[in-house]
Amino acid sequence: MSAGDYESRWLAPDVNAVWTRFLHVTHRLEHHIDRRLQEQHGITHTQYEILVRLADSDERAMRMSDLAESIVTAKSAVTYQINKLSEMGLVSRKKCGRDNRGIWVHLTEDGAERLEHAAPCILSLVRELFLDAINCDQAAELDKLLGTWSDNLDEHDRNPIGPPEHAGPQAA
Amino acid sequence: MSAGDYESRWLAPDVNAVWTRFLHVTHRLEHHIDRRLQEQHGITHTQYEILVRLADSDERAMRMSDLAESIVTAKSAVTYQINKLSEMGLVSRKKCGRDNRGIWVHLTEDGAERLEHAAPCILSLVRELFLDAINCDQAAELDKLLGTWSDNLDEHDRNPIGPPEHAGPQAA
DNA sequence: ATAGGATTGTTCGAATTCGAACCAGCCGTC
DNA sequence: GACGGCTGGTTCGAATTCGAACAATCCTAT
Repeated sequence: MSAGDYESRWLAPDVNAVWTRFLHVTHRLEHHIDRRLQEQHGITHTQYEILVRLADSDERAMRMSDLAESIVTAKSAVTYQINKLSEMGLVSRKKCGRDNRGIWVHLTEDGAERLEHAAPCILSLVRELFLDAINCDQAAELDKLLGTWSDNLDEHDRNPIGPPEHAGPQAA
Repeated sequence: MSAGDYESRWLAPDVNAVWTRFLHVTHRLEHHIDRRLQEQHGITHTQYEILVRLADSDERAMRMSDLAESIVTAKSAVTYQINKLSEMGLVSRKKCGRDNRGIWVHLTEDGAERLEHAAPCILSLVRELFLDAINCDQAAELDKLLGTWSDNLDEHDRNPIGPPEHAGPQAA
């Protein structure tokens, strides 16, 4: 099983392993964080992410759509979560004058407080699990990779059929 | 790592960015693949993963538990999915003599065929989105990173309170 | 001004996931 | 050989997600 002689439809085993491992690890990371967050702070990872994004924004506010894109989920899911967070009092909706259909979601004082409370816990987790493993060079490298992946995804989103160079093995 | 003057509770902004980006990209990847798989082959990414694991196993069969661990989801979710796949005829359950409570899930001929059909499409996607971005050295580097992350997770699973060195900033 | 088309956020039903409770079968010890 | 503890799978209800359909609003070109 050497590397070079694989049909283009298959992945060389070593490369395949990297991909599999990638999936495995990302899922585990996700679960681990989610679990800890729920047990210790009573919020989901998605909810936490929403609070973070809000806190990082100017005015501590964001539009629903931007939130959806930033979290990478369907708009309807954001509506659902904002309802939840709103009931919890961590977030509040306000109309924005400029665009009458748009809605600004604001981080409330309670929300900010809850975040302050939860962040150290989860950040230390991220550090221990994820960041302590990488030094400066690796971080830069990883960041570059992430950038490329992101660009690839952009490319694919613009041109759903796939890059023309490959002439697309799509099972039409 | 860098920027030494941050409170230990917070992450230096650049490092934070890497983490955020990581989440963003992994989610997008997941969605993209899932979507394509559903549109073009009528199966979920989880289902596809299950088929792959089965195909890669000896005898093309696996136990439910192993499957659950391999896919990183709750056992109940596996039961659900295997029911689905079973209805579709891509998979079949068989008792194993040795352990009377255990169940072997086999990949059927139809399942193998369906996989053969779907794999090239999704693999080319993985290649384009994920693998083309990295050369051999980077792949090795990434693999090492994945290994470390995996080990960290193992460590945490064994010792849920977190590594003793940090004395744990848990918000009790 | 206005029609056509895009964008914003919500609602709805279907699919999927999770965790806890549960039953059945295995295993070590007495 | 029976007992208590473990493990493997399933069932159940709750939570969350998605995509499609919808209503309101904005924007652009005429």
